[in-house]
Amino acid sequence: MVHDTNECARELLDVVPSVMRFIRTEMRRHRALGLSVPQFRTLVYIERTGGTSLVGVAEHLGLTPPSACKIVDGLQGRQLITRTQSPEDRRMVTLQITSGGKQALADARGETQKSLTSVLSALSQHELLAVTRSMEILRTAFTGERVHANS
Amino acid sequence: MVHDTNECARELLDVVPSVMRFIRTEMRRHRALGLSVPQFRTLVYIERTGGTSLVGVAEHLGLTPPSACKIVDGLQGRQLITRTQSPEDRRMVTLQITSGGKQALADARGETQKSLTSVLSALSQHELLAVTRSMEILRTAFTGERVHANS
DNA sequence: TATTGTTATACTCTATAACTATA
DNA sequence: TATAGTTATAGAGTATAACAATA
Repeated sequence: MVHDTNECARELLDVVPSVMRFIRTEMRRHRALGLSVPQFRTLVYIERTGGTSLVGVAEHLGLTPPSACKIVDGLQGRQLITRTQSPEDRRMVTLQITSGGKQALADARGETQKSLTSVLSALSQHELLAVTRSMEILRTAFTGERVHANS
Repeated sequence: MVHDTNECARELLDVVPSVMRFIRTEMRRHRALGLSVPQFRTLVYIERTGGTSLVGVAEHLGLTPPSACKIVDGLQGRQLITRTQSPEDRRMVTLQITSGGKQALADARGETQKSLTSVLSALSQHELLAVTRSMEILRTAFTGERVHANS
């Protein structure tokens, strides 16, 4: 039914920016070792791959290479990642997370998740499962990725 | 169960930014009469209230007054809203949408919704309903607002 | 020639601080 | 004194265009 697809799109357009704003605000609030949302996502990806390139980051995050370059600049400046020339193809850089980066990631993840968890505690068990399941549906639809089995 | 709340928070933190990036990219892509996401949300709010103040905008969007002021500057510069001094309290401004603003809103809404709809068309009827319902749950949880009966 | 990455430039969003005008 | 709004300033995120180095 076309109607339901449109309604769902309208809801996404209305609600997703609100949740996003909450996430940004929370991340900004705990910014002692704080990460912005793009920095956070970039770091997550670099950690997960264990050694990606700049183009890899750009493609994964849906950014242009210059944008990815600037975010990587910031992370490297704070020594959260290393950026080395690849031995095989000297045009490429290899990006890897440092122990400091892992720590910052754990902190940001923990603090922001705690704030989200507190909001979500108002939901019933049933609602919680519905939202969790919907996130999995949206992940598949918008990124083509399946859930990775970690944590 | 605490576990489910945490898992849900982790999913939100992972998936919401992806969907948000899609929305931003789409809005940017159709930017003939295009609006950024904050401009879009501001315009939606001004339309819905039919005459709000700058502080009203700031509070609704979770922005500081200077941030709201700049976004309003941009909308006014493109003649999508009017900004008049309130007769009752001359410190206040009254923000109202223009016919051009309504048009821009309809265009942005239509184009971006079309792109979202196209992605959502891959979902089953059941999944679609689950996502729609979850958006309503999240709207209530993150904004305290109930669905308004329009459109 | 094509690809990887970078630099230059510009615009939007966002904040804090300091200010004006009005109440 | 308190509130509504603005201006000044600064930093992050994003883009396009142009470039260098390597393949």
